[in-house]
Amino acid sequence: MNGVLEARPALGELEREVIELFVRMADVLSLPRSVGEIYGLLFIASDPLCLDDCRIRLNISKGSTSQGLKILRSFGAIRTVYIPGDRKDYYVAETSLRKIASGFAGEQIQPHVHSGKERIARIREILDQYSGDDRELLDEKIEHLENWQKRASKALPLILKLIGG
Amino acid sequence: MNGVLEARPALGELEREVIELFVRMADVLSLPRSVGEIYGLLFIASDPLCLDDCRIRLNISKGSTSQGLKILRSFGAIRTVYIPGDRKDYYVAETSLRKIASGFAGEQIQPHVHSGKERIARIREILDQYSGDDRELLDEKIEHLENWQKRASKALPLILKLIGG
DNA sequence: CAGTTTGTTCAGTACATTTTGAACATTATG
DNA sequence: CATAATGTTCAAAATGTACTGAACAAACTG
Repeated sequence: MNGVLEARPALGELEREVIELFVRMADVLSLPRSVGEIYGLLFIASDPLCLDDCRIRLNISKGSTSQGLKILRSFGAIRTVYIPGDRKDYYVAETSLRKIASGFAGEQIQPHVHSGKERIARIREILDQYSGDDRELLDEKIEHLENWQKRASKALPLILKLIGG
Repeated sequence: MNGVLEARPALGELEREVIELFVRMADVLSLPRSVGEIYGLLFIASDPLCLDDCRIRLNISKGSTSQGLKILRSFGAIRTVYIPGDRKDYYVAETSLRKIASGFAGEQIQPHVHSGKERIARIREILDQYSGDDRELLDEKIEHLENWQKRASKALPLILKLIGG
């Protein structure tokens, strides 16, 4: 424990607003609230913070903090920094939108796109060994799906270029 | 009630797969599962379906069905069709990706972008009446946020163009 | 106009996800 | 080696969201 009483001061108004901004973003991206809180705190922090810094200032549990940092690391939204003479891990927010977006896309979006692709292929197979009055109509519909799938696949990298600069 | 025993046959393999595809999509888009089910059913159906058709074939409640159809209408993912001599509402899936995507963007994304914009403006105000050692550093960070915000705002319409054709 | 059909709303419940906190593993320190 | 520091994991609890089903409203029907 830290000897000094207020080594980790409570959050100020500015910090609270910034954190809330990222909490909302996390919500949109279907990430846990705590992930948004932690990223927000690191984003606005002047110095690298360790797990306990985050936990205490955000008033969340050790487990959530550990999990949240893991998720943020998983798509490169934060970086660890080495602090000489300290064996804790310290973190800073990655601020390159390109890096974060492409990490997020690769980790959280691509898998969905991929499994969607597989499912459509499966649907195509089912349809191919089917015959009935509506066969032609169904063929058109599945073709339509395949078309959407292709457009989505092509759009994703372009979107990343667009956002990432 | 329908006099015929099997006027609404159970879902076939093809239908189930297509519905599951849209259930996964709904999940990615943070929409209720039932919304995905209903859209999937309408997408693959050969004819317009009414509320009870959906409810019975998907085995979900009247309330969910009503809510789901409302949501799908709200961003133009389905259209109502008039069937002479029947006072029920019938629905078909809208299949223009452009229409669906822009409806979804306007209804479910824009509000978030907008409130994010407001929050960043608020943060800017807070910062402007603040002075401290780290003022300059904070200024840079908030500028960074404003930059992200602008890029997201500009990207959204371009993405729609990109996807919609 | 009483009864039926159709669709909406909403309080309560069911369900899924996140958070907690304690137990555990690992590495450092004296 | 015993103790402390650091971080992870996971079962249980808390939380938030979607679903159900019944009550209701509105519009049609005979």
